[in-house]
Amino acid sequence: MANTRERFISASAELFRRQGYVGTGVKEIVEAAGAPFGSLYHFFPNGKEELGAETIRWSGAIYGQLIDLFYEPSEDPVVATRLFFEAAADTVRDTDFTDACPIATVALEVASSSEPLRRATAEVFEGWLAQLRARLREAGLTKTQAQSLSISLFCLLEGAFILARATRDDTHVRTAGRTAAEIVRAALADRAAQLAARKPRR
Amino acid sequence: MANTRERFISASAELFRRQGYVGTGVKEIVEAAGAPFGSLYHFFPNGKEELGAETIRWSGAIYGQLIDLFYEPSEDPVVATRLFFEAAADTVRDTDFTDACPIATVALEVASSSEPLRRATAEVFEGWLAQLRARLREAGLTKTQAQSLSISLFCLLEGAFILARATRDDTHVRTAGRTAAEIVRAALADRAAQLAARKPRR
DNA sequence: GTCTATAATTTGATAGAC
DNA sequence: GTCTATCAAATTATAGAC
Repeated sequence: MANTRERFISASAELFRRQGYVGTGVKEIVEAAGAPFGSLYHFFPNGKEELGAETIRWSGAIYGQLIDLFYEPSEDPVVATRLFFEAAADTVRDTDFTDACPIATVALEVASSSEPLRRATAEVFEGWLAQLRARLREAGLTKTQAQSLSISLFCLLEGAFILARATRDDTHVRTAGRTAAEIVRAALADRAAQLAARKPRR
Repeated sequence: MANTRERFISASAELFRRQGYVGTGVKEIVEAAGAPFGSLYHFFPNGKEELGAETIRWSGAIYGQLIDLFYEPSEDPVVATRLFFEAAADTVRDTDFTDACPIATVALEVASSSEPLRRATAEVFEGWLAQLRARLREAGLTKTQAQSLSISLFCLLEGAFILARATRDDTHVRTAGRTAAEIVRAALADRAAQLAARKPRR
């Protein structure tokens, strides 16, 4: 059993993913964590906002591990992309459309209302993009390609999560996944063509 | 000056887009609408949730008009896509990253907590997709292509909105827009190749 | 239909005993 | 560090005069 502080964070993470930051009460978090009320303010003197910022970063790190798991260096990025989106679609479906992106809801909620929380979500997103970018570079893409492609993959996934949760239809994530895999394939093909043109076969 | 009922809806629409449904108080809406408190419950007997559902559908219709405006039948879908994303990026930038999708925040917030509101967001999203699909069909794409492409364009835009608001960087929307225009172009090219193969030049 | 006052509940946060 | 009681404010909603 994890310590109290960690239980606060993982409990909030689950609640935030499902119902957002604003929609989750402090009492609800305390109850889910199985902790006494006052102890929340012992571990997080600045209250809900401090807990929120830590939860965002923690959730971001967990999800980031997932990215590394699928996009491992030896894996073909096209295959990794296809598998990642399929796994995401399965999770969304199997959790009754509750478990999609752990921080997207919070990110939109706080974007114009809390600078510390907005910054936390921005850092998490930028971290994910950096991971993806690095892996795409390793697969041979140019800096420009990897930059653009990582952003597009992120957008396809996040957008698909919104659509899937709203419509309760996981196939949207699979559809976005096919497009995602296709644009990765196209980028690799473009790069290969570039290289072939510069170093023509003798 | 619009009537009171309409002012309630347009006031909530603006607030919901900025800070979501949960983050917007009834008092805040009443004040923004410049109406007496009790009149909200006169026009919307079921209170905040009823107002929320109507606001979602109203915002959806407004944004749907924007889709029709850019993707008009005579316009090349590649150009329309590029212009749509650029305009969205400009708006996001010019409004200090507050005005992106009018219902995405609400959609994520209510997806697992209010069936009436979730259904409203789903209907809006499906309406947008239907509009897009129809225009893509008119441009010559197959049913399958139009279905897949409309979803991917939606996802790219919604995902880009999340990223742009979180990082306060509108260039993400422009990057996603370039990818969006490219996948439209690729789909049209694929379709042209299909047709050429079936009806070879003599 | 307009408007004010207020009810009933929930919110985030604190005090202070142990 | 744990736990309970409680606060002040904000929340949605209602009552009822005009």
